[in-house]
Formats: sequence, C-alpha cells, structure tokens
Amino acid sequence: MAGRDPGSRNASVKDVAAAAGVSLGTVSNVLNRPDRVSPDTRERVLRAMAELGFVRNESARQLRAGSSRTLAYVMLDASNPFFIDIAQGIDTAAEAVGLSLVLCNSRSLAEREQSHLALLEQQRVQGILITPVDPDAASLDDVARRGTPVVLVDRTRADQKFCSVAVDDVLGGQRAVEHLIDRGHTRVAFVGGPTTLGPVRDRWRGAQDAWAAAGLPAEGLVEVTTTGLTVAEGREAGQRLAGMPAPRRPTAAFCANDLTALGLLQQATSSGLRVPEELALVGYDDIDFAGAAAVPLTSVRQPRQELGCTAAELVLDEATNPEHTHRQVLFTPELVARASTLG
Amino acid sequence: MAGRDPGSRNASVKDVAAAAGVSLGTVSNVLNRPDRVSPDTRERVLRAMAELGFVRNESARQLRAGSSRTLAYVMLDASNPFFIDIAQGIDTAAEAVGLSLVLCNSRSLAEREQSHLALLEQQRVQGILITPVDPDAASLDDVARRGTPVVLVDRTRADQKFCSVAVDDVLGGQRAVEHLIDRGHTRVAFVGGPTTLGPVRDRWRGAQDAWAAAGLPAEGLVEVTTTGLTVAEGREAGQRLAGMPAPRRPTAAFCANDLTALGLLQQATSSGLRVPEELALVGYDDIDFAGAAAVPLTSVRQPRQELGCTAAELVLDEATNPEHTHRQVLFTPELVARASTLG
DNA sequence: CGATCGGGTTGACACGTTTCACAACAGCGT
DNA sequence: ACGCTGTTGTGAAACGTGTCAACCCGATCG
Repeated sequence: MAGRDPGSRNASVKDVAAAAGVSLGTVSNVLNRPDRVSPDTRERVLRAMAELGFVRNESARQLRAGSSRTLAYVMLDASNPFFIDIAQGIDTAAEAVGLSLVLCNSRSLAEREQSHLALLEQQRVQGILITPVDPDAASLDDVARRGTPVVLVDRTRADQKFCSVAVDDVLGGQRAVEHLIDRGHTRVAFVGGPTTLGPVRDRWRGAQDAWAAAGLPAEGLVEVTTTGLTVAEGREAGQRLAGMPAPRRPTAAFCANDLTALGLLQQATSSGLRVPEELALVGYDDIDFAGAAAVPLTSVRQPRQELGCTAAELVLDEATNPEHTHRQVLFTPELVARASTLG
Repeated sequence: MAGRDPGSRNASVKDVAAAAGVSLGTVSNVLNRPDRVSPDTRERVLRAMAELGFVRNESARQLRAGSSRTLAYVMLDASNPFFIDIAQGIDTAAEAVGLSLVLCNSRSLAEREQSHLALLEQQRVQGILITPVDPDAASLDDVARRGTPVVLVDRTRADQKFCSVAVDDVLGGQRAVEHLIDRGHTRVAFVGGPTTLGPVRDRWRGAQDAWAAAGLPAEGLVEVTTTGLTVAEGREAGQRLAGMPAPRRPTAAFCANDLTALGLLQQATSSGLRVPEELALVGYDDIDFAGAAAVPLTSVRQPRQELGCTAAELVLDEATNPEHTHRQVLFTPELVARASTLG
C-alpha cells in the first residue's frame, strides 16, 4: 500500500539511453552540455527521462567529480537565533554560487561536534564553517590537514592557522558600557559566563576598558558570572540582582548575550523592578527577539548575515584558489539603543 | 600557504592496502567486519590508515550501497523556533538509529522548496520530512511516486496519500478560547492569517466551536486577519486593537502563533495597554520565548520534539518496512496558563 | 596419512556518472 | 574527386567502495 511506482524504481542513464536509443555519453551530454546535442535527439532523451522518472544519482556524480557541491555549517546551538541568522547568511552566499548547505548542531558538545566533523569529511564537503566548542581543539587541525578547508565563525584563534570571521567583542563591550556611562550609571553589572568562552572574555574586557577610560572606580563594575548564556541563566542572575539591597544594587546590567538579557528582563519585571527606571539593560547580538521584547532591548548588533556570508566566501576561496592565504576578518559591532536603557 | 599536507591528499583503500601490504578486500573488512580479520593485520591496516590520513569516501559507499545514511527535513521557516525544536526532535531520533540529518529551509517559498526536494532526491536520502508550503502540491506526489518516502510534519492532507504528524489544531483553538471564557472574557479577538494556512483555519474553527458551545453571541468573537504569522504582523494587529475605543475593544486576544502574540504583546505594552488587566493574551506553540517574555505568555503547547521524533519513525518505517501503511498521527495540545491571562 | 574444516585473505566485479579520444558524416571549397 | 572543418554521437575508462565466491594453509578428525 505504499503506493510507489513498482517498475520504474531508480532508472539510470543506461536505462534512459536504451529507451531513447542513444548511447550513455549522449544522455550525459544532454544533462551537462545540452548544446552539444541536436535538438531532436535531446528531445527524445528528455522524454525518455520523464517517462522513466529518472533522477540523477548525486553519489555517482560526486564520486566521479571527487568532491561534493555542498558547504557545511556546524553550529554551536541551534536554539539561539543568533546562529540561525548566521546560517541564513551562509545559505544565501552558498546559493549564489550553486552550492547547497548542510546544517549540523553540536549543542555545545565536543563529542557531537567531533562526529559531525567526521561525517562531513567523509562526505567530501567543499568546506566546513564552524563555531567550535573549543577553537583550539586539535581535531580542527586534523580536518584541515587532511585537506578540507575550515573557517572559524564568531571565534578566533591566537595562531592564525585558520580563516576566521568574527566581530570585535572588546569594542562591543566597550560601546555597551560607554552607553550606560553616558546614561549616568555608576553601578553596573556585567552578566555572563563561563569566562572560558572567548567572546564573553572579550566583552568583559571591553566593559572594563570603557569603565577605566571613564575614570570610574573599579568597584562600581561588578561581574555576575553565569555558567552559560541561556534564558534560564539570565533569570537566575536576575534573582541574584533583585535580591540585593537597593542602595548597593547596580542600576544597570550589561549581558553578554540577548538570551541572558531576556531572562534577566523577565525576572526583573516579575520581581517588580521597573526597566529601565530601576534597572537598565543592555544585551548583545541584537537577535530579532531583542527588539520584540515587551521592553525593547538595547543591544549590541553583530552583522549576523554578513558574518555568515563572508565566512562562506572565505571557505570557498580556500577551496578553489590555490594561492589562498588565511585571513582573519573582524567586523565592527554597533550599539542599538532602545527602551531598555532609554528612560 | 594553505598548510595542508601536500602528499597525502585523499588516500583511498587502495593506498592503504598497498601501505599495509594487504589486499583491498582486507582493508574493507577492517572497516566493516573487524572480527573477520586477525588482530595483527588489523593493527597494521589501522596504522597505515592513520599514517595516510585515510578518510572513507561516503559517495563511493553510497553509490555501492544504493542509498544514503541520511534523513532530511525541509522546514518552512528556520527563524521560527517552533520548527527548530521539531528539527531537534528529528535529530535525536535519527541519531538513535545512526542516521544523520540534513536541514533545509524553504523560507515559505515554493520555488526553494522545489529545488531542495530535487537535490534531496538526487542525494538518495532515506526519507524526507517536510512542512510544505502547500501540502497539496503535486511535486510532493512526484517525489513519493519515484520512491522516496515523504512524511508531512505539522500539516495534513485530505487524501491520505502520505504519513503525517500533526497536532489537533481545532482542539487547541478550543482550549485557548475556553480558557479565556473561563476567565470571564466576552469580547475576544482571534489574530492570525492567512486563512489559506491549514493550522490557522483549524485554530479559528476551534475558537468558534468553543465560543458557540458556551452560548456566547457570535459578534463577541472577532477575527483580526494578518498576512502572516510573524512578530511584525503581531505588532501591526496590536496597533489595530489599541486603536479601538475601549468599550468596543476586545479584552483578550488569541493569537494563532507565539511570534504574533509576542509582537502583539510588545505593541500593547508600548501603547500603554496593561497585560493581562486590559488585554489578556494567548499564544500558540509555546516556544521557549513565550515563557521567557516579560509577561510570560499563556500558550497552547504542541509536543514539538515528539512531533519530530514520531515523524522520523514514520519515515523510517516507510523506508524499511515493506508492508508499511500510511498513518496520520494526531497529537493532543495542552494549554499552559501563565501571567498573560492570569490577573 | 588423506579428507575435511574453517579462519584469513584475495581479486574481480558492480554501483552510476562524467570525460575524452575518436568515429561517422555532412557540407564546403579547391 | 579530395581534403578540410565542424557537428553529433559513440564507447571505454575511471572514480572508491562493498561483496562474494574462491583460495590458501594449517589444524583436526577418522
């Protein structure tokens, strides 16, 4: 009862050739160089293909060609819209050059990341874009050494052994805190973690830089460390903040991430803290949900689509250009001020 | 300067065999039936593979095997977390049986959907899960007829030519409106569209059913039609509602979708309407951001992960079980009451 | 001591496509 | 009539893997 056509299962060029009364080569030419074949035979072949329900076998094609027509993006966390937007950017860039994109999700698990990488390597993808669990992991070097181009996305490495695309997180942290200082805040919390994450570290450093540059006393900027950048962690941090006595409580928080900021916003609201009057809030990434929050969130925008797009271009260059040299592209973030900091 | 190992590019079983001093078949056996080969030769072969940086060629493998080890999910809109969660569910199910998942995003464009389907067919994927732009499109039948199992996700079709997995949207709409009636509302807006979308139609019907069952006058339930289920559409609908004179304005809104509800919530808040006091709000899907909103959103939960998981099982059965028969699985939604309706 | 057995290994073949050198043939000018 | 050019079509070879019948050889059994 499955209802598939019983006879015509998986016709091959050979079958098409037989049906059309031509040779294999001719069928192949119809597929790949239609101009090389006379109109009427082409017509005959096309009709045969339609009748037989012929579908090109991509595996055979790839085997012959030696490499596939796909790029891959291994993302860190598909439930964070930030990475989805990056994927979107990659997709459009890939589409423009006729490649397709396969998406993998490591869920921040090194083990999953590893197995995805292995699979992609076996698939002979043209290139791998990845936001790795650990940019310094040796497995990345292994993949690259064996010949698959690898580009780091939203991460960098001290040794410049890979192309990478990232945003200046130090500058972003600076901008965020400068904005809060401009708005008159003198007690500010930085919420984020773990500090092993490169971007968190950099944003924190930027925050400190801005603080110092303004000549404010160091104890006014407090670090509230979380174990991850999720909504739940933000809520939890919010509880800690709301629990502090008002005179000591920071009047503003800069979150390493919009998810965290949204969680914090929720907890603050439900604890009766008014945003931005009693607690101003700055997020990071400017995901769509940041602007869509009940109190629209001030955030540091990263050019997400462009990030993905550029990464795709880099990996493609590495795959096709023999005199490719590794490049580290650094974009500039931009503060988007909204109601969560504007009284 | 690309830094790849110059010599060892793409070693094949043949190279490994030569290096280890054995035949091709033996190498293949090491890979596929390690027990069939003596420990010391196995050791020798493995060492040779490591030295040469051998990576199995999946294309060749698939060509030989006749089908790939992957499932595919063509999603309607990757920027809606609802579909990401479904993908998550599929992924875990696929992983459990050793298959990998490739994700495609049609962005609600029939043309993109079509080209993804063509590509997947060429890839000989084991099965295709899809939330189609139009469940009745003939292209779906074509794919199925040519032998690739297709399962509809969060959509159904009148003729039961496909397996499908969905949630009872009529019931969901009913539950949502019953909840609002319980809370004492007598003027309620249904916000959503376009009505060509099956789920929107069903939820609206469920809403009407509940309304009629409660014996309320039909004019108390108004339909606010949008052209899509996005945050922006929600905002726009919010503006329309906020513009109405208070005595005529609905005291509650049931949105066909959480994104729409979040947009509506934002617009209402910024227009000075208090939620839930002046406007109660019910969403649909219960995406994580619904619970994370500043005013946590009451929503109709769909078992998203389970949806994906079951769809994967169905497509797998269709792919492997010769006496497969099509099934339409219908899950039951569940109302999750939160602050947006609880004064 | 010969027959039998079975673990370990071999080598040829098939999968479906693309490519490429070459053949067939018509039209053309000399 | 001949060679030349250009257009169509041909058939074999190759890509890397998995499979399978056959083979080798030492050990066991009768």
